[in-house]
Amino acid sequence: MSESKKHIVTAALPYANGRLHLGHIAGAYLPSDIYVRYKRLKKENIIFVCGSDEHGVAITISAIKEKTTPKAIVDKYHEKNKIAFQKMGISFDIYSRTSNQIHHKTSQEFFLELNKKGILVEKTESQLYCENDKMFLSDRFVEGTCPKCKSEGARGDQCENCGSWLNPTELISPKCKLCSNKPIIKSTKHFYFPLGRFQNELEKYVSSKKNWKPNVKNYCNGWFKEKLGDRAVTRDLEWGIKVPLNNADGKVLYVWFEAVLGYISATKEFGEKIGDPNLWKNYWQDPSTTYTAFIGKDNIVFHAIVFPAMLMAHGNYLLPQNIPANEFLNLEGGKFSKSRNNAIYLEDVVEKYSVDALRYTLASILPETKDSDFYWKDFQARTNNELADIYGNFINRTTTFIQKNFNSKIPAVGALSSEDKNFLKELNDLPQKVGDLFEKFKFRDANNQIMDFVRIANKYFNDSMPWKTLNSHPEKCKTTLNNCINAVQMLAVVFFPILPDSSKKIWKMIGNNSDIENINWNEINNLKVDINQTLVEIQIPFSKIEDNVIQEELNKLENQNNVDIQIKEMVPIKPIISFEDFQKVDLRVATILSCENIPKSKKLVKLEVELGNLKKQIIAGIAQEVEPSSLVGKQVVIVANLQVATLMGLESQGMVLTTAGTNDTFALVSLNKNVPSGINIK
RNA sequence: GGCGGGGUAGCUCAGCUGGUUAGAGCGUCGGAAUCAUAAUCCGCAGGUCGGCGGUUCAAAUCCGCCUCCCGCUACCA
Repeated sequence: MSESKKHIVTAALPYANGRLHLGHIAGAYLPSDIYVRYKRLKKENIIFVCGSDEHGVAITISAIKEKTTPKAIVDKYHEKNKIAFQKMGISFDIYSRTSNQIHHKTSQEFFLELNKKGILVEKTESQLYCENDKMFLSDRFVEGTCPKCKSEGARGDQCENCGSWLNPTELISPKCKLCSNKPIIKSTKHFYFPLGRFQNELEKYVSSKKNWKPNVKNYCNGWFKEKLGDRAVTRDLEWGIKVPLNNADGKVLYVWFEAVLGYISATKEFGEKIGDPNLWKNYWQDPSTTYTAFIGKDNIVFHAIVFPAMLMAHGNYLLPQNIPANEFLNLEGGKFSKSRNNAIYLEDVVEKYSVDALRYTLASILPETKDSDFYWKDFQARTNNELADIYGNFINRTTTFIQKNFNSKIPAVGALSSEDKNFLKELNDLPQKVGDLFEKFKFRDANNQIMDFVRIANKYFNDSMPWKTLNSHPEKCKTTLNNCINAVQMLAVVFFPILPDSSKKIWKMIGNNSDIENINWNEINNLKVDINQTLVEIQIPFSKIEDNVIQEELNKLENQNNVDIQIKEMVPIKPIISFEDFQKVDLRVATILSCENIPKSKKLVKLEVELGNLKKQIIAGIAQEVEPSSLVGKQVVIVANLQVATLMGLESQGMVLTTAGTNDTFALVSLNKNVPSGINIK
């Protein structure tokens, strides 16, 4: 063990403001777990690290919404997710959290080290600050009058009317978007990480990694083309890791900067737990260690560019050797979406189904090369027709045969026919083939490879016809069964990384006293089932899933999508306005005369409406919600005195009132009966 | 519109550093077998590899154009 290869394996830190769903598992966690379990069987020295990412604005916002504190949010989801991971069999050595003291300390030290080296750039900027909300207003949180074209409602970063790029402080009469108060100008100092300085080194680093997945390299090259710029390392926020400098009150480290360091702090914590506080150095700072970072594609920039640059800047750490990033898993043809409740949550599913069945299905559909889909029916088919029928049945027919005909005693091998030899060859080749695929992060292929062997095993059983040879050629029958039970044992081992629970059970069922975890993968070919062993309590390894159970899940998804319309959080009501203010808005009934899609625009349609004897052209962003031709003749409510705007080169002389929702929550504001067009609304 | 990823058998996908009759699993149909969770095994059927053009002795595979789908982004007055 001591001289074996050393690995540190990390899986992306899940953000602690929501529950984990199957998409997360298929992205980073199942692949990393399979890999780690395999490496452990290889008796390689490996630490598997993960934890909750618990800082950032999103958590603060969740806390405000749920009327609680960030700490409460983070505690809740950390606990939930930790348990869900455990139940799913994701075998982290440690599942830490970035709110831990050890992480704060690690991040602060890292920051100070970079600062000491003079790498961080300090910039003082005048920014808008809202005294009411007590926060600096970033670009999107402020609007005002455009200094160039004088149109109102220009955002802090860009004026939508004339398209010019703005600095928030340039706006005439700026307003806080949250409370409408006038912000003051306040200067604030921030630290920046000069990513650009490392671009050359990063490009070399990435291009030197010949075995990275092409999708990962593509992403990086895209970023390199754009030229890397400075990235703010600090923020003016309350919730987070304090900037460890004297005059830095109210400043915290930006999440992107500290979250990735969570891997290192978690390793430290692990070392302390097992009584070896310096253990982390032996991994993170020892060049003989291989560092592998499992992530989903949304995390590629941070792990392939930002984090390596930080580590380069610091100088004392390993860089990721490989970053096996998966694409996304979709659900029933659509996106996994927390906000739309179109999701299958780990904590639910782990209670209801066999974890191994879930792991098996996910392993067969891992989005390794492109997005893939989870379908409930597919889950059922894979569990029933593959896991249960092919694999489960092979185990069952072998073990029950031995139980009935050999009194549960493992029969001995006799003379081998050429069929036996061929079968044993396949059997002995299996671990090498599967291992190679695991090494290359091709978990889906590995899974298929094993299943293919189970088919070979079933065929061997069929062709050997032990139920006939039992009486006619007993020796041959024993040989067949001996080979089959050895195949069962081998399958339990090679399937262990993917199906840990059932492998353990099968291992014991064969009559082994040892633990399957203690098997050395490199020696499994020599590992034959002892003929003195006796089978223990045969049980069916995989049960099937009934149609009605799946139907229930499908119904639930449909209901979720409906319920969702009601439970969606309400947008806060805007500040009170005076009646006069309201009267400024001229609302009118208009009849739609024509409506057509605007070429080359996904969302815009061109409407011609009639207001009494007046006609107006309106450009509206509703193309994705309604069929344009279906609107002709309908009466709608419009804002008639809105400033004219130009969209896609077309003049829009008003605005059609609709709900702000999409899909099911989209609706036009209409009238309960026809009235003369042009009539005003009070 | 910009960027990225896709469009291969009914379904899910592999193949795509160009080279024998384009593969696998599931599903369908037919058959064999009956030890086994009515499980298994064999076989048939099923594809103009999104479209057009080009390079080549040879293209699903390389190049160009087009088209459709998905994600991010912009236009949502």
